[in-house]
Amino acid sequence: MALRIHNTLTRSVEELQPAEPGHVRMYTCGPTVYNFAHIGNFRAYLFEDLLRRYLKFRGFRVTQVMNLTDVDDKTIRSSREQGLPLKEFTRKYIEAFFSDLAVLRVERAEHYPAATDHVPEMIALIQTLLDKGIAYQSEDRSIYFSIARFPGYGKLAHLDMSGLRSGARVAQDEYEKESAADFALWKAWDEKDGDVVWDAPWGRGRPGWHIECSAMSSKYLGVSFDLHTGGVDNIFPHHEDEIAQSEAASGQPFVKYWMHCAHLVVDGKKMSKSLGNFFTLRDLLAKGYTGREIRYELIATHYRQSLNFTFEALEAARAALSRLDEFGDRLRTLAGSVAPAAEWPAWAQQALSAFTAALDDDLNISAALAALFDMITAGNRAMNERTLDAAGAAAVLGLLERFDSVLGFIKPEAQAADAAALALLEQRQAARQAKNWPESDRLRDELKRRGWVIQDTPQGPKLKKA
RNA sequence: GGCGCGGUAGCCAAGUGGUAAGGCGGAGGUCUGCAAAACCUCUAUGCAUCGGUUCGAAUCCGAUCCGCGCCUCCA
Repeated sequence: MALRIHNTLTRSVEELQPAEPGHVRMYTCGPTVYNFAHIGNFRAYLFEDLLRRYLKFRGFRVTQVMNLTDVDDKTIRSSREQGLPLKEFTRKYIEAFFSDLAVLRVERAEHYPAATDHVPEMIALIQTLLDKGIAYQSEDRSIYFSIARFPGYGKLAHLDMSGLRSGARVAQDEYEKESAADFALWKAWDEKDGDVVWDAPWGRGRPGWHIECSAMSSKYLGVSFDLHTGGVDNIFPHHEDEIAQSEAASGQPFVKYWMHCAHLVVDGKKMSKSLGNFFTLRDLLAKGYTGREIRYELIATHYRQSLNFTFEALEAARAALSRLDEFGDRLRTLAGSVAPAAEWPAWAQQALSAFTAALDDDLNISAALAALFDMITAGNRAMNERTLDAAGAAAVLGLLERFDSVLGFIKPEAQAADAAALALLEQRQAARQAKNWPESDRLRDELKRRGWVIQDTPQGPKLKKA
């Protein structure tokens, strides 16, 4: 079986066949670093992380580029409000972004190019478009892309440009463009830009939004590459414009497969600050949830399905993970330090097949998780019935690690019990052996106050974080 | 108006022609000094509504109702 993915360009599920067999080159639209990213943003980055990890699981080499948009209207406005140079202002949010990714256990991409470090590349690309007569300069010295001179415009969003409705926002600056739908490649300097300015052969200013992705993707991945992802809202105009710029400049097909993830809503409503349902990752961590729990919730819904974020679901994620941890603990106790068996039990082998078949089918995560949980039930039953030996348990642990290379939430949070808690646990065991129940219960309560729950198992007592 | 997504058990969510995965919750049971935790088992004659096609439909077709997204810089 081959890996099949949904391609927005063709609106159908296709087998992934990278230009260079075994090597996938992908570009993932990254954050605009003017603020802390919110959980809706992270939904997209987690989808991309799942994709990346699964590609590697399937044996592909992956070269992933994620851009950092560190110059645009919002970064400029906010940095000026705070009286900070642009670079200094965005540095804080870039650092926060990477630290959030680490909390969510997102694997690092190969390249994180920042827009402001690639302005010469963008200028060169715009110059090419000017030379080809596809771009033009308006009265205010900005440079626009003429969609009338790019016949394929609208193929990604499946828009018929002749029928595009003119909105209020379009009308405002229409006078300086040849066509209302033309988009900016370069914005002439404006006093609101302050010292955020670059020199170009046609005048001072700053790059438009779309051009950075075209310039940086070709630099790191080539003018044609395999896969480009982002949120659905990027289909139009951002990705449509990227295609136009890139293909008009190079004359080559830009991207073979486009994948877009649906939005996240909170309690069924679009996230917004006014509704009070707007959350950054930090907001959720402050409420006591872990990155791992948030990762689970954000990844557990199929990427093309809109994800309804609720705290109820976050609690459900916590419960599901705790069951997973319990299973891992049981396996580790049974396996001890025995070497893994050469083969998996039939139920584990079956889980691997089902897991792979599910993710091969356009990353059907629900079915993949079902395979994982079926394996947990089967494994627990086998351990109850003592049909799994130490070597078998060790082998299943290895399989769990393979699953985790894709899912990234199986490995538990480190939670080593402190010496004081372990001492109390020992005292309680002594009390129990002496059948001193009041003392035993008192110690149990004491541990509970310190945040530890005792689990009395046939193998002896264990401590778990409450 | 255009393009697109979706309505499946209390909640979340797979399944897209062969008789309803999985998770959470709930109910029973096992274990236990008692608990807790854990584990096991069970938990939708029905998939928005109404018609139609078919031996057979949650899945295909038509109509209707409801929710949501995008349509110029929002993942």
